[in-house]
Amino acid sequence: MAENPRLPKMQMQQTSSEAQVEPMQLGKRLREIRLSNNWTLEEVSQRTGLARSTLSKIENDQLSPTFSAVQKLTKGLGIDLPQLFSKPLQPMTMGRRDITRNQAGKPHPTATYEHELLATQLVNKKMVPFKTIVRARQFSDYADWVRHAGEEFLLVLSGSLCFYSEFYEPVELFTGDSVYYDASMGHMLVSTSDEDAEILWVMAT
Amino acid sequence: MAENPRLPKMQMQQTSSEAQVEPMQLGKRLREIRLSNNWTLEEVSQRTGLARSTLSKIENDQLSPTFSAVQKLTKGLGIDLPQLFSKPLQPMTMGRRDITRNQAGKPHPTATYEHELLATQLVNKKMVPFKTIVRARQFSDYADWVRHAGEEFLLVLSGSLCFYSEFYEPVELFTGDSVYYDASMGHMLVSTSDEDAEILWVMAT
DNA sequence: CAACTTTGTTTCGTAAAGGAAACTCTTTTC
DNA sequence: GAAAAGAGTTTCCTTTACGAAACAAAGTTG
Repeated sequence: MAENPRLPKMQMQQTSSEAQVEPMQLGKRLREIRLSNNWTLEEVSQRTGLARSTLSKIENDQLSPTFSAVQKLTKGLGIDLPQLFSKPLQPMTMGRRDITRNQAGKPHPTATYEHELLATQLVNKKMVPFKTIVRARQFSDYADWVRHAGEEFLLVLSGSLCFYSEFYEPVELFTGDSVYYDASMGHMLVSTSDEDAEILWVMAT
Repeated sequence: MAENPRLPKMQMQQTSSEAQVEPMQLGKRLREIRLSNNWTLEEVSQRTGLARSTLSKIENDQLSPTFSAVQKLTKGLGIDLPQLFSKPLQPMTMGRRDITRNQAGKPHPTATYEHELLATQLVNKKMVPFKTIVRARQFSDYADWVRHAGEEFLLVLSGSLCFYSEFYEPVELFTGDSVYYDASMGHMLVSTSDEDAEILWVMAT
């Protein structure tokens, strides 16, 4: 039986999360991508509009392509720039899973919020979920707006609260209500129910 | 009073996830970055090792830099590649917000799930949140594993359910429990309580 | 086996990148 | 107000990218 020509490209190579450009990686990386797709230089040439010879030289580091050539590469191969320079670091995150039982999260209290971090076994997640009890009772409990990169979603699990934000009128939210907002906009929460409100919060950067 | 030579660099550079390269943006983008930092061509020249003249030509689109020149740019200016090419195309997402009242989401029923999509006013979100009532009652209600790119987080709001996944033993989850998992791994849910279980689901790609 | 195709590499000419130094134009300095 | 310094642009020249075409090495076909 012949070997399957289209093998999965499981490259367990670890790279740092921000993936700074390594000087001489490009040729090797391009060849990897080409071979893992079972493409010939000619095929890549047609896809990208670059000459076979040029591609060969790039792969062998005999030439530093111009920016427009790099553009043709990314466009023709259907990949984006970061992919060209850093390897896929997905395999480590493949198929992972983390269950957090009720009340079994990792406590993280602050002056105004009582957070319970969820799924803390996993690192490098796209989202950070946590349950929070809102201890704050008035606007003045905060020194300043809370502002940070990314987007946030929150759902009121119990009680009610007031959602203050920098660019909107305050809004009262009740159990079952939810908000999605840009976290770089100043925001803060204040419980309005007898019991401190509890919410589910998910952050993505 | 002399003007402060070091103005705040609010360049709101959003690195979109796909960030396709626009052909002629690079020069403009580079000038934006340089001016927002109050750098002269000479300063950038020293930082990057590229000649003043070369930088001038790049900014005026009289020259398409080689890849090695681009590397010197990103390294010298302390920015990463996506920042150089994707212009700030996201100011529209700045400070936005969407409130979804209880039960007021957008219904989206399927054979096995009854979804209620949240925050549907916003597009191009990092996360997609929705509440779901799990109608499925047995494993065989599904034709095949559900698999898609990205990561998912779910919290059981009411009832209980069984979380089946491709690489793990089935796990029963009760109200308040949560799971975070790689969505490319096959997964499916089955209600186990008398009432169909309700969950909060958040997806990120 | 020879003829042919398909692969990647190398050669060579041309067009373009990129540095040194000239040139403008504006802003300081005395 | 002239001289000097600092900004960006343009010119000139060397190096380099890159395509056409030749080459070499491998597998196909008859």
